[in-house]
Amino acid sequence: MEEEDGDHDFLFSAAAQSTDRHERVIVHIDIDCYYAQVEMILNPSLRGKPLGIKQKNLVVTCNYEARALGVEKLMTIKSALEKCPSLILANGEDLKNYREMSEKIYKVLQSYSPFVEKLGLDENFVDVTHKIVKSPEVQHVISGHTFHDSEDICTCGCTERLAQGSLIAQKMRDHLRDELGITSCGGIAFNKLLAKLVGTTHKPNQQTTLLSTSSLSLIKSLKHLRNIPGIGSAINRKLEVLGINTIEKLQSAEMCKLTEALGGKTANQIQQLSFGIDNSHVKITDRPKSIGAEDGFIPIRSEGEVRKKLSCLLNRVLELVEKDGRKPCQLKLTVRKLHPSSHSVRESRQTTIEYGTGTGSSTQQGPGDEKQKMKLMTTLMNLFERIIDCDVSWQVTLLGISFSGFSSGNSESPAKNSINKYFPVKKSPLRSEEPLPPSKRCRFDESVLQELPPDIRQEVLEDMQNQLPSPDPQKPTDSDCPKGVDPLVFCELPVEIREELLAEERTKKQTTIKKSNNLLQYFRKAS
DNA sequence: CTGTGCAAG
DNA sequence: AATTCTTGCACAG
Repeated sequence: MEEEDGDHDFLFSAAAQSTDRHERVIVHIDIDCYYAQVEMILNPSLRGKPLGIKQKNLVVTCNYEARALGVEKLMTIKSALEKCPSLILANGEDLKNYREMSEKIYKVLQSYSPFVEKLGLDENFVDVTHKIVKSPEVQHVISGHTFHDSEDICTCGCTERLAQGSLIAQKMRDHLRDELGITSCGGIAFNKLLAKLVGTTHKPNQQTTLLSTSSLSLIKSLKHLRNIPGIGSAINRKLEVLGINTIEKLQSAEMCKLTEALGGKTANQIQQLSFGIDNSHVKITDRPKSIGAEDGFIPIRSEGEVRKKLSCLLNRVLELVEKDGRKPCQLKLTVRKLHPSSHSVRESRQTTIEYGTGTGSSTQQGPGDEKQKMKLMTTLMNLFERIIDCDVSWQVTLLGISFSGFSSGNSESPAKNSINKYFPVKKSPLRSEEPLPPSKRCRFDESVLQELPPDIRQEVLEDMQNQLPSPDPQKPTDSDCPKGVDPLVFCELPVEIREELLAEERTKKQTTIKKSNNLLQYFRKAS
């Protein structure tokens, strides 16, 4: 009988033991003042001078010379120039150059590990766990700064692994500097959350490694809940209503209260984050799932103006889609209308399209393109009229177009329902008939990965990530395992599924309201 | 499947 | 808080 206050202990010990191991090594690379660096590379005469990047009437980012003079991100042009009359402005509305450099950065990082996840144009997570060697003779030196303010050192081996990770991160950043002329910050830790956070403790052009025993103190050093990646303005506001405005309060908040305000999934996740726990894996960045463009402007009120704006946007997007090469089958229009009551609201409408029926080679820019464009324009105007009732007066301050539903190049998509992957139907992960050279026997050949179709590749790599370090083969006891689930079955499951089951078990204990489509039902013993 | 909301840079 | 422009994911109907 561990009802009563045993629940409380269970929650915390489960968090501390079951989910908080340090077996991975994650590197986070964050390019310093990204747009500004790209502009300075393109135009070296800007170096050493205060530089701001503008979009519309905002300075979206600026270099460190400008920051020294008081310029801040997302300042209006007006106040930035008041602060700093010598500020030079470069227009950053065309993202082309930033996208190109971002691709180069991604490729450099990919040469260190196949597990690279892009976050925006200027950040990447890299899982380098598989690069760690287990020799007792390797140097145990950390490159760059170390974050730790604890007496003790974890004995699980993570300290040595992270030290190696710091050397790899150093090589990556040197490589980016030498090859591309780009400076960056690095964060090294045993999960994504902590790697990202620790990297910001020394800026710019430096790197920091978090020793696992200091993860709680890193998290507690944050001044606001907002500083936790995953907690944005909306969640922050809802938490404030509950009187939760510090890390400690979020840690000790009652799960049912959080669930009520945020929904089960996010509630669970952000409380985990408040302990520095983040089990999400580095998700390999594939081709984009949508490609779009939008433009904001002073209010317009006529269909003619809308037409002109849309036509311009469509040209931009079609160029991007063409470069991508895939054919989209969904088209979405987004409109921001200025509501009489002084504030603005976004609305969108979507429809399926038949794209490139001509199947003409993508290099052909013939008249088929014009015809295609006209067709798209009329569907766009139809979508527009589904949002705007042209009988009453209206004002529109933004229009956006987005294509999606790309035919993913290859065979596709019967029930990719995640769970079914783990039931008896066992796909062969790799062709096992081809003999590997002895040197590569236990390591995987990364060149093979490039040949695989993207979705299969993702699956193979994820499996490898999950299986990588074979940890203590503890026999799970009933207490480690949700009620009604066979412990032997439970311990065979991939970590992420085990975590999810445990998380469900925890919320279930507290809330008792639970949807029927949860994971536990699949693993319960028939009784 | 469609549309909204929230997160990220 | 939301401002820019863009993408991805979770949720609800």
